[in-house]
Amino acid sequence: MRSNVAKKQLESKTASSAASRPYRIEDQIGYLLRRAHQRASAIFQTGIGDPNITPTQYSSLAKLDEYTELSQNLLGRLVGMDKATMQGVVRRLKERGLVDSRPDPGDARRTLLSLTTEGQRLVNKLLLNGPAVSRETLKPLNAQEQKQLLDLLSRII
Amino acid sequence: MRSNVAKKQLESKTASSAASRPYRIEDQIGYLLRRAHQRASAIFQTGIGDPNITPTQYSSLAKLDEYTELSQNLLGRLVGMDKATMQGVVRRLKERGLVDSRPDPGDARRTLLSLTTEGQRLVNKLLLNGPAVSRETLKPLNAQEQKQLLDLLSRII
DNA sequence: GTGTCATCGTACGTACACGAACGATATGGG
DNA sequence: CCCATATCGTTCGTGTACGTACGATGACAC
Repeated sequence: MRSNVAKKQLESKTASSAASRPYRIEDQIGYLLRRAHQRASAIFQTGIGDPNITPTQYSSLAKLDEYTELSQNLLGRLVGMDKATMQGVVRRLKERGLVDSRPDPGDARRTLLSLTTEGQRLVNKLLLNGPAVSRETLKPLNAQEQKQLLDLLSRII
Repeated sequence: MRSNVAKKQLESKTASSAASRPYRIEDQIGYLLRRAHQRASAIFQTGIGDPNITPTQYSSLAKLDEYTELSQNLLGRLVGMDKATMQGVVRRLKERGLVDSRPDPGDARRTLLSLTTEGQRLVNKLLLNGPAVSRETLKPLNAQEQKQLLDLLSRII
């Protein structure tokens, strides 16, 4: 184990000479993002109105509601998932009868995805709960702080 | 598919009457947290100095460096992972010879975890890179905005 | 001391997340 | 026309993340 003296030396070497707070995991941006994301997911799960729908499934369904028909890769780009992840999400949505697919007539590499009637019905319902989920997640902050957080987050993406 | 007219009606029903921006997935806190966390993880992976160490493994090792010896459950609470997740993280760290365990002499339910010599050597190295990873993640923001983001995030956890 | 309840670690199932490799298809240059 | 290159979707492997259930152990009331 490293002694406290050695730790202090390490800190003075690595911390910025200005602010010079010790390096603590709990204050790091990556750690805070992970924890905040965990909490947001938990609130989503209890508040979206269907315990079997995950955040990524929800955003995929919402995008298909917005665009009617999309290739799997393009959908993935729109919701920020790589194609391997997208593959699993789409497979589960198809297995549950929420999403349908057909070959793209103009490009044999592509699969076009769309909502089924049941998928459409479900999205309509979930979208009603979406705002409340976001509101609950941001509850600890006042209106101005909420706006600021959204702005800052979008700028580090 | 729902018509645009129907969508407009839904929006006016669900959006707050004050700000009344349309509900867009890309503006929701949960979505932004997921994307920001993805980017932070990618920066971590390229910058921490060992491509086989993940953010959660890193924070576990750092906590063990700080506390010398911890039970698995307590470590999990300190780094924000439930016991099932912690179990997998610890198993992988033990398989790689970075962490050692022994039964708690005072409580037969507990397993005490500690860093091996190799684990200690690795943490010392990784901790040198930690600040640069955080700096790179926050690079798009100025100093005041960085502080504000960390504050806002910690308040919604 | 005994029974009740909580805690600890493990195991199983499901779902994101992504790198890497693969085959099929499309595109553009020569 | 043909070849190099790119894109698309799939598959495999690894690693979070968490709910649930389980058995072992501990703590506490009685």
